[in-house]
Amino acid sequence: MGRSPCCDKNGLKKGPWTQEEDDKLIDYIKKHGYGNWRTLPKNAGLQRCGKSCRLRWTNYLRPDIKRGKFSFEEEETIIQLHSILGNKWSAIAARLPGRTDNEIKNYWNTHIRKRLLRMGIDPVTHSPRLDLLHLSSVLSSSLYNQSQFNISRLLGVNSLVNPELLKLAASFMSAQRENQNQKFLLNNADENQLCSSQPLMQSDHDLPTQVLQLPAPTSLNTSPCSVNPFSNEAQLMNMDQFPSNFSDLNNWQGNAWPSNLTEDYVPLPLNYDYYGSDRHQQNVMDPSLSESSNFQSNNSNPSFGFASVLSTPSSSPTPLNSNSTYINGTRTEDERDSYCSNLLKFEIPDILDVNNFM
DNA sequence: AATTTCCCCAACCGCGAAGTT
DNA sequence: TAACTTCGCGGTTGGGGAAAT
Repeated sequence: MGRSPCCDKNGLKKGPWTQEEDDKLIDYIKKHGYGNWRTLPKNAGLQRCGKSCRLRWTNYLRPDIKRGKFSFEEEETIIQLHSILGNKWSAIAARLPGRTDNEIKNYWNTHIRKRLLRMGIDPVTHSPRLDLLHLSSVLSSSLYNQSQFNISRLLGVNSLVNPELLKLAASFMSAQRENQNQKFLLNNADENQLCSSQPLMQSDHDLPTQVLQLPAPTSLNTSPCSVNPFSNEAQLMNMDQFPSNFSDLNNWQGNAWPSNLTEDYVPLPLNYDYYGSDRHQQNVMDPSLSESSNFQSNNSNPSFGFASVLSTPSSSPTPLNSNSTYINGTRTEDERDSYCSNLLKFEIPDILDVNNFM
């Protein structure tokens, strides 16, 4: 219904908080607690609206806030949760002790989102980007019959293809033909090469085989949950009914799935993540390689999965994924990047400058 | 050294949900 | 039940510092 005028009132200060204001707010809340944000600033002697006070407290002054860089484990958790919850920052924050929704949101937008884009992953759906996928399928089919390949025809045939992508496709095809010619000359390659199971292309500029093997996107599958273990947020929220301590997660997995899971529910492999380890050599984006992908899969390192994602009681000081193999969660951005790239075989070849599409 | 550009993040804004009268 | 208030969330902005030129 109607909105309160709140911050619109004249005479209320806006902008960065001073130390004095912080002190006033902290002192007041220490003595009286927080509750009625509407009246709090007046009682605390602050020329701020309640909204501003609440934000300052919850995002900055709260004593249990953990400042500093996000650990690798935290980042992993954020990605996992985001794949399930989407932009429900508060829900994500609730499972990351000491982190605020604002902080997570900022970190997502400034770091994780960019990284996923660089990797050709749609940060919204957590799937390979449709436009790039489509491009790859176009290129793939064209490679089988290059004589039929006609960029201009594509323009008329498929409006889904971004014209800029077609430019990329053209440049890619040009390079590809050159590459194929070189191979032909060098190897006198047999004509079935393109259909072999061996990697189709070898140069640094080649599309990975896995990309070409990916099925064409099925008619605009826009469901953000297409790769998610839960078909909607409610299913995840249902999990809140379960004890926050998932120490017996296996039993829970085996015996107590939420009853409202749909029949076509497709569980996400436990080893589905964006960083991987030795157990992640499989291409998570390639359905053909996911035969063993189920919740009881050959997960040699069960330390991460929904247990680590979902069993983070806010009171627990235990770091997430505490028995992970990486050291103290400290990795540089570059290391994280390369780690991601190694895992996710869906990569955009260098020759395709995808920056324009980000 | 000065200027410009880029990037990060604290804070603001608008909206909807929940609660109250 | 309607009107109103309060709270919380998610998207966006802009100031300031860092990096690049």
